Amino acid sequence: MTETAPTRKQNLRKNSLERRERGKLELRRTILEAAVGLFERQGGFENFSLRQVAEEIGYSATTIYLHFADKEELIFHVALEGFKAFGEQLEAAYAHSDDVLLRLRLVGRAYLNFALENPIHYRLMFMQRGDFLERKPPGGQVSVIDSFGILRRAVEAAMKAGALDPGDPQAVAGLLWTHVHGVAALHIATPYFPKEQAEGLFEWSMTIAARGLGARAL
Amino acid sequence: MTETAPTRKQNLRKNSLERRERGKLELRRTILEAAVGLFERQGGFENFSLRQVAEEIGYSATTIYLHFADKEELIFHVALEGFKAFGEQLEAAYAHSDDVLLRLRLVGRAYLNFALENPIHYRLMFMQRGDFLERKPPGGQVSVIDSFGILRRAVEAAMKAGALDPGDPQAVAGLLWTHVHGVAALHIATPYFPKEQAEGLFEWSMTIAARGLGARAL
DNA sequence: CAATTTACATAACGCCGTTAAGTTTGTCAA
DNA sequence: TTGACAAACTTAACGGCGTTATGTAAATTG
Repeated sequence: MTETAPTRKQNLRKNSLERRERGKLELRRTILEAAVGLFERQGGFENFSLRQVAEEIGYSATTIYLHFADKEELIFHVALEGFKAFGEQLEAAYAHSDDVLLRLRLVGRAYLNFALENPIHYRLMFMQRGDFLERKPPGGQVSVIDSFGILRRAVEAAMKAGALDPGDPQAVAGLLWTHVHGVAALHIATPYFPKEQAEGLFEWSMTIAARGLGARAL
Repeated sequence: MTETAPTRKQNLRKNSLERRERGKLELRRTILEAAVGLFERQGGFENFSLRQVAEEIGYSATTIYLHFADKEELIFHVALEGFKAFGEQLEAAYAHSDDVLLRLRLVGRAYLNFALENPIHYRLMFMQRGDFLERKPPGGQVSVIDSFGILRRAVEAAMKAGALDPGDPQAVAGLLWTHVHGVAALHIATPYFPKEQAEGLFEWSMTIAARGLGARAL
């Protein structure tokens, strides 16, 4: 087993493989972006077709199958990108303050903001395809459980600091989840809760929950 | 213009028309029920087809178009039946007690129960096709606004009786709606809130909201 | 340069919603 | 009773869909 510098041929082969891999990933990206574009243009994924995606990006429909097993998997990966961005925004909110109560409020705001700014993704992730929540993402990517974990940790920390009455952090996090989801989901699904009203209801809900959970102020 | 008893002929004609009208309504019923059956069997209306409905009831697919303008209208009428049952159950809960606070709680329970017992309808009505909420039902049927009105009236009465802090009943009703919808929607869309847990969270939410809204007890 | 693999496209299958064009069956005036 | 007419229904067809099998031209490899 001799340790020698790679020959020109070996380098060429390696770089060639890399280049082709890059091209492959690029097309995958292109497909995903075209799909998201279609989702947004038609306000949902119900009436979008692989053939439309293919037409838009200038490939035949069957080429998509070289990058995604089927339509379902393409949609799933759109949702996955949503979960990733969602988790990152919650994390950022969590890291933004050391005040345990303010942090909790910021995480809640980040949650609502994601829903307000990405209604198509939110709908897909939490209203239409909740089964995606439990579907194992490929290659150890983050799943939504981690996102819920952020909220739970924020609750836990607030309890430990005495800013919230002691209790089951998981349960309290669940309660808060239903509150903010209620506002977000009705905002997205119905015409009765436009942005400003949804934001107002969210603040109100947080205040009420804070009182009910023993917070001095939230 | 003489007033005479209807001739045999006239009676026959009238009854014949009635009979055929009855047959028409019966087939319409049959179609609707077959559609609901398919919804329930496949857990949603996303993958159901008119041709499946037709096959199930023993008619050709095109016959459905004699009773519904298109697939959309058939689905809409399934939702309409949901809205009707929903409104009736809220009304019944409202009428069940004279205690303004208990009544509020009962209306909330009725709302949650409808969602727990009719997840497919609830999903259709409040999670997927919120646009149906504003679509005028044919022939002066009830719309969901009336259902929201029940909740608002319950809040109003509780305020007038001094059982809740004074405020905008519409806004408070909206707040309560987001709370119960949050629980119901997450129960239906995700695997994380099974029945018992959803019910527990609902009670908890109500208690917290009551405290936050100035109720003595709820 | 020949063999092989990669990256695509074409054709086809069965299903879909929907419309157009029949066909049967019942009604009704004469 | 008959013949026109309308109602209730079916069959055929169109274009679009997801998906698979098959072909093909180009890139890669030995």
